[in-house]
Amino acid sequence: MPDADRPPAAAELVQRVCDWFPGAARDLPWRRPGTGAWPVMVSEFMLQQTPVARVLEPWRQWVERWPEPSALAADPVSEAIRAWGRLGYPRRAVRLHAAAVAITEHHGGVVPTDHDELLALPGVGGYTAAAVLSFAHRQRHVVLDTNVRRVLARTLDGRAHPDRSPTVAERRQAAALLPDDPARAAAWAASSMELGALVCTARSPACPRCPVADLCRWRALGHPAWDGPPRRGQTWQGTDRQCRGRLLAVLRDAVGTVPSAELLAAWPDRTQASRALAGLVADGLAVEDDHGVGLPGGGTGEAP
DNA sequence: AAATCGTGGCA
DNA sequence: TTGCCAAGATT
Repeated sequence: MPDADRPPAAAELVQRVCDWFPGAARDLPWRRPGTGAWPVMVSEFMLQQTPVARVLEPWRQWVERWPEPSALAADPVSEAIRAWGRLGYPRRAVRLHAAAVAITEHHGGVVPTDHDELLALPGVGGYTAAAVLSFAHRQRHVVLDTNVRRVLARTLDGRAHPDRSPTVAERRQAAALLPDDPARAAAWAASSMELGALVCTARSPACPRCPVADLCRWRALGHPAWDGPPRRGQTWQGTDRQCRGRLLAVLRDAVGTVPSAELLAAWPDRTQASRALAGLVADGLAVEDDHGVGLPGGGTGEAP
């Protein structure tokens, strides 16, 4: 078997990436020593499909206002939705609020340190549960986000991109790389993510700056182009998603309730707007009564 | 299990 | 300019 076809030594890969981290990592506020599990959890919710640069300010305001789960749980969901601002995917705000309520009511106000308990919370999937425990408690978990998946796809598999969603084989591969020592496993999680975010990026990888360039199978093969199924494009113009965003922006900026007709007028296609509104209501992002539409649990615009 | 769900920046 | 992409979760 030619060298280029042989996987690099796992230990060497982990070692080099972990050594690279201290001198290259960004100084992100949720990485500061002593950051609690709750602020870390808030950052992970916000970072789901959202770039770091756009999360920084909302995160700062969020954790200052709600320094612990019980504080958020004590406020209506409408406040969480407003504080979410324009981060996108506002259902995350609803789920984070619901998670805060669950933590307050069922976990004594403390973010669970058990993987399965964390996983049971609204909006917490495999990645987020592992990330919170790894970053906040230095527990040993496979943290498999889009960055890590890309790093492994390239270095080990010689492919430009990972598949759409993590496969069993992929998880197994990642688990095999995980150091036995929890602190070291946590360091690998943070380091491999950072490498994917700063160097081994999706569009313009900076191989000359990569600490494992000489171990990378993708590079050894000459950076073969992606030959898998076409990457799903996210259409936008005229979609229900765009419509939902428009309607929610109106509700977010409104003081109380907005008359239904006025809200629907914010979108050219009335039929589509009605469908989008129904979706917002179903997702707990809006409530409609005789007076109009508003954010849920807002306590405003109620009948006397 | 494929589809859905926001928003903005950048190559 | 526009398509692609970003620390995913849910149904």
